[in-house]
Amino acid sequence: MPCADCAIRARCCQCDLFCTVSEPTINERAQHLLKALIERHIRDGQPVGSKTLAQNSGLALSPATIRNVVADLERMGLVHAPHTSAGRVPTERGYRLFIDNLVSVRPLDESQVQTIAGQLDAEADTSTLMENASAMLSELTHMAGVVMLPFQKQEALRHIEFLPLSDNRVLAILVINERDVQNRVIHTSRPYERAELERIANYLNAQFEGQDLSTVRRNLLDEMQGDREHIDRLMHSAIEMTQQTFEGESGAQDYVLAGETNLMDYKEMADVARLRQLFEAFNEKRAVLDLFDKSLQAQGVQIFIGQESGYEAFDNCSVVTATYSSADDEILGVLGVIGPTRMAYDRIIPVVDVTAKLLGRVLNPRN
Amino acid sequence: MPCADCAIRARCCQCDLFCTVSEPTINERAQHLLKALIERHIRDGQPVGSKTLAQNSGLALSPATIRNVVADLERMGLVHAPHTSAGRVPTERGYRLFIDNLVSVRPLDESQVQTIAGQLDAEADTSTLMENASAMLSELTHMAGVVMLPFQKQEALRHIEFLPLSDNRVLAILVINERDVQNRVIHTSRPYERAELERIANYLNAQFEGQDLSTVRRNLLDEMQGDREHIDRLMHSAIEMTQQTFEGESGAQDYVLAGETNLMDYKEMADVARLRQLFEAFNEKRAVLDLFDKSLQAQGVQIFIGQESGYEAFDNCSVVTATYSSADDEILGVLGVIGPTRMAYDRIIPVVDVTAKLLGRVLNPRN
DNA sequence: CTTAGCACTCCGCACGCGGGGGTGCTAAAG
DNA sequence: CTTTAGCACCCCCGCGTGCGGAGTGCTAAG
Repeated sequence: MPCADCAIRARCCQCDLFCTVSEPTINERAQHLLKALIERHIRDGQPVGSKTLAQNSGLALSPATIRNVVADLERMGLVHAPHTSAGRVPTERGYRLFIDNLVSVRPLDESQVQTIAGQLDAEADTSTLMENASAMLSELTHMAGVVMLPFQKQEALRHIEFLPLSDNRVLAILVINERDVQNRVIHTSRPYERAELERIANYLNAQFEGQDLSTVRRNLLDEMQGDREHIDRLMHSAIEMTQQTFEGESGAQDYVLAGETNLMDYKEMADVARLRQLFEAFNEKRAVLDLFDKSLQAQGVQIFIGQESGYEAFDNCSVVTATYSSADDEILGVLGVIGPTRMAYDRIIPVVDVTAKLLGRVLNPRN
Repeated sequence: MPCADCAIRARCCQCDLFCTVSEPTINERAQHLLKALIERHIRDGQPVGSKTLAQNSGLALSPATIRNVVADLERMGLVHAPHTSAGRVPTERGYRLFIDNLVSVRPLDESQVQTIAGQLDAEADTSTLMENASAMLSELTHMAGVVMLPFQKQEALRHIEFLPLSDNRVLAILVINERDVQNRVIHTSRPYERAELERIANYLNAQFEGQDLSTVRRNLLDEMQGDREHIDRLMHSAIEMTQQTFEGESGAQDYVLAGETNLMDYKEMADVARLRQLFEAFNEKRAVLDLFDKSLQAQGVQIFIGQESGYEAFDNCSVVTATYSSADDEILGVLGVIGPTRMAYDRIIPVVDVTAKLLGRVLNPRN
């Protein structure tokens, strides 16, 4: 149930009312107690007992009453007792309910926002900007910060250039979107002279400058398919070049990770085998990329709790993401943090949210 | 005492004799026992007692005798008892002596060498080659593999090109050494037209192609200093470009790390706080770069044991490095592995050594 | 429906104990 | 003088035991 104001998929700070939609069987009191329990557990990390809850919840109830209610919550799978006669700990379902309906997000005050904004230097080039944002996220949250590089929905060819190397190899340099430069070595069927390569490049530049990369590719292929016999040597070479240059292109997404080592500080991450799994996932990148890709589907803040991510490496972890967008609301990319499921969501959510918004703003004048 | 044959700073496989130079007070028998003790400890990781040693050393001695000898070794600081009445564990000094004089390096057999060679694809570009080598090192040793990027002693300018961007920014593209392409955005004092930039590039290319980068820079500065008033607009612009382009260049060394997570498998690394320190050192890069830089001073295999590295993060770790060189014995760079001090040096040393040699060979035809 | 009371359960910790591996010393043998 | 057997001793480690604390579920009364 996203808040209409801020698009955060959680109870928002302004409309501090209990939402009673998602689990019809849970009454207000039970929700309040669940909220108190989870908040308490997030604070000190220990199972929460009925007595603590009685003192802490603000409701004037005896421990015995609370025990009854909490027993109900356990039956619903929202909390769980590590052993008989211990307090209760939230389950993933509990956290889910908490985040969707209960959490009171604490907005950052203006000075904090200014601090974040100050760190995001509009003058810096894109990649350092990403690194700064990532480092900042990890700094502010004491967890791991991730910024996915903005994927260029349309990559406009700005300029192309070929340089001959030795042994039938040609260096292709592509300038894309005024900003990114890519280069790769391509292997050709025969040696090319510099002059010839220049002619090819001139042709391509004249023909395709400003066009979308995929369009360029398609057009070239079309021409080749179209009237095969009319292809002159130049065109043939151009096609050979372009094809090879664009090969294996498209969707080489990547992200910037910072502060992974912060995660080693949490006692719920003390298991070295788990840690290894997690860090290997960071290296392989697949899991993170997949999750962040999913987050691209919807605008705003999204949260994956524990096994919801579908990756074993992220058990006991939560991933909080937010998309960042251009001024005209086109999604440019995603950023977020990864940390133990037991994290201070009320603080983390706005940090991620605000950072995303500010990054979008800084990035905006560019594309 | 490097072996004359293979330049490995350790006892070599061919000349399997005990070296008696470095610590004059240690007789052959004691050295043999120290060797047996360390080998045993490397195998099973536990303190080695006199009885085990008696059965295992090959010498026909009673435990009591061995106790006397080992007590001497302890007095010399070569071994250490974790507590009274436990077996002995090698100290760093012990490992040092072991590596310098005692270890019998087991050469890789031909098929293993072939396997390594097969992984190093001469066709691949430099950076993937580095990554492959690093991954292979970590694979073969189950530790962390590091390859320091070959630093170009002389970077020959192959081609330079400028492209105008918006807002007084110019994209400079440098092709260096037939292979590496660098690009950076530079901020200029005024907007430039494409034609103008082309003229500047043409001038620079004509003037300086094939020359060393630092030479280019120096020459340009000289010209500017020389007859300041004769500088035409073109030259001035060229200088502005070059200066900015080369700024912050030089010595931005970096390395490729792989398999760090392997280190989490060792029980001597079980302390999470230590792990964190280590991984932070990997992120900051300073420590590794410094050590590898030191290794550049001498050809061949070098080993830093525990605190010898001078970095707290590497306590309980050893770093085994080897330089790789071109055919004319010019050192191109360093690679190596990082793992717990208790590692199987007899296997690790040749793996690092051979990988370095093969990498040098593959890299050679390039520069 | 709420609450007090009660019996019960389980964890965590301290304590004690025994066994095993290993040492250092001493004295005897080579 | 070196080597070796014997012996007393030491310390870690694992295990069982007992106890206090925290918290629960149930029951019966308000």
